[in-house]
Amino acid sequence: MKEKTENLKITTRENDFSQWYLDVIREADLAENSPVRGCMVIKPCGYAIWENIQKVLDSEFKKLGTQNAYFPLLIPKSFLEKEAEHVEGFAKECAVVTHHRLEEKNGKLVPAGELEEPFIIRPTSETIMYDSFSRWIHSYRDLPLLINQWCNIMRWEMRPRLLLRTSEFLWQEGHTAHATKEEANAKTLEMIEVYKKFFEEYLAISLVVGKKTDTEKFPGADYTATIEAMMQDGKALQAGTSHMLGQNFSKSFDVSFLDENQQKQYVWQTSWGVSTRILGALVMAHSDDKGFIIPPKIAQFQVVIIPIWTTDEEKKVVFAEVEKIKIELEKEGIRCKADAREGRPGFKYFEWERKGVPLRLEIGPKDIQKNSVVIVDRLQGKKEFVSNEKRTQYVKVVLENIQKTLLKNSKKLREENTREVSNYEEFKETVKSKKGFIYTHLCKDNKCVETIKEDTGATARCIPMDDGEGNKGKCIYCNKNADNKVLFAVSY
RNA sequence: CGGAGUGUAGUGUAACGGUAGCAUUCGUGCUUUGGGAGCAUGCGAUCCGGGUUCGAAUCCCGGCACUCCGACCA
Repeated sequence: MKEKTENLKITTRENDFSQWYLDVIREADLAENSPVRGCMVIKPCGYAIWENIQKVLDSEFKKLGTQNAYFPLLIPKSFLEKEAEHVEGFAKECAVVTHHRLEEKNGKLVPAGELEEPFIIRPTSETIMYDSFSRWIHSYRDLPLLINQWCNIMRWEMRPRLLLRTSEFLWQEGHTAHATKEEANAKTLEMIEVYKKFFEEYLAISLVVGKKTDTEKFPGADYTATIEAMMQDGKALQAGTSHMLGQNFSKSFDVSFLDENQQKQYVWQTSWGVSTRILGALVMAHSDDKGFIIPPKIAQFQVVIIPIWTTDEEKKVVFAEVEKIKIELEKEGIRCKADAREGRPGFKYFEWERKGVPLRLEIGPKDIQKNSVVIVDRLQGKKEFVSNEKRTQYVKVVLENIQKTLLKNSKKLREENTREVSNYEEFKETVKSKKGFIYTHLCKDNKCVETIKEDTGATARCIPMDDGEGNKGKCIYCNKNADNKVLFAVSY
């Protein structure tokens, strides 16, 4: 016990966060490295969180009229080549399928049957989807087309990072086609807003919404809207994006329609997505030295019930009571787990704390005598004796409180660690000595961003939508006129 | 692909060139069970290939793997 706690303390958030959170992930049974380079294994209790995330997002999308569909994993190389900027952006990280069988040669299996045209394992599905869109869309009556796909994708990243940048990951990608620029523009912003609400309300992670600078935007997009979250070590994490694709792809893939005046028009498109990186964001946003803390709204189990007994007779009585409590809570829609395993209760307490279950309910012979239970919340860690009548109500209230407190803490962290600076010396000093976001003016010259990155390691995360866009001033680096204020941070 | 570093039981570690040890995990048995149990007992390792040496985990050469730093990124 001593050694394990020490282990977590040595690598605190301040000093060596990356190592620390890897420990927590392993401890929390969330995911681990797979034998395949840079890929991940998501264990059942981590996947359950992903399923809850899917459920909520999927219903939000459908409320807006989006339909789910599925497209092939393999993309013909020629498809990817059609949009110049797009192929350039992804060329360096493609897994390429060149053969279709294995043959035995000198006792070894070697690839055989070379394909005439290689396939790319999708790094994203714009091209293969829009090939279909061009055949689906003929008339202005077919618009808008709102399609979403849940799938896995593969990007052969140079440097994978567990949960945050794995070679293969699961995600959702929405693709829409519209008759007008205004409509597509509105959709881009609407979706980033959907993500923002979801992050705040369900994941309890506070965000900055903004637009990517030209150097950071999606290859093939007119602009990219992004949500940037701050992790506990002050680094930024791009948590989701929504791209205004303009007519770049529709012109390459001939996605066109006849308008009311019988004129041929190219559609205006958007695409937007969030991935299993969310799981990494959750771990890094909501963990403490005891392990993970899962926001109640997306937790697989919101309450874990620990029965305590010594003799067989006590076991019978206690288990009957556990069953009763479980039914009562589930009737109120609360997700419960009763840990009926043999073994010491203390061991179970630590285990479920590490895994981040928001509430623990203990019940033993003494509690049954007193008509009460012991309830401990994951944030405070304080034991409360709660009478049987108030039990369910208490659980509901505390779960809501935990959800709110997590968001409050996340917001506080972000606000307390966001600083405005007005000259470059101050900028450099701030990056070096303080963690967090830096907010300052920046001109459109790519050289400025790049030099700042080389000098300090901080990158331009986004132009915040609330007061960054059109906020004029002098560029922090070259002192020429700047149209926008930009958020800088060291990022994952 | 460039720069640096590290390879010892499942995990974490120790061993001036001289018996590969410790902790933990795991298996088994007994005793325990309201905050990570105790005792006994058992299984388990020097990345691969070559060289130097009476003798290599240790020194040298080559490979491989991993980690970190750059370029890339949801």
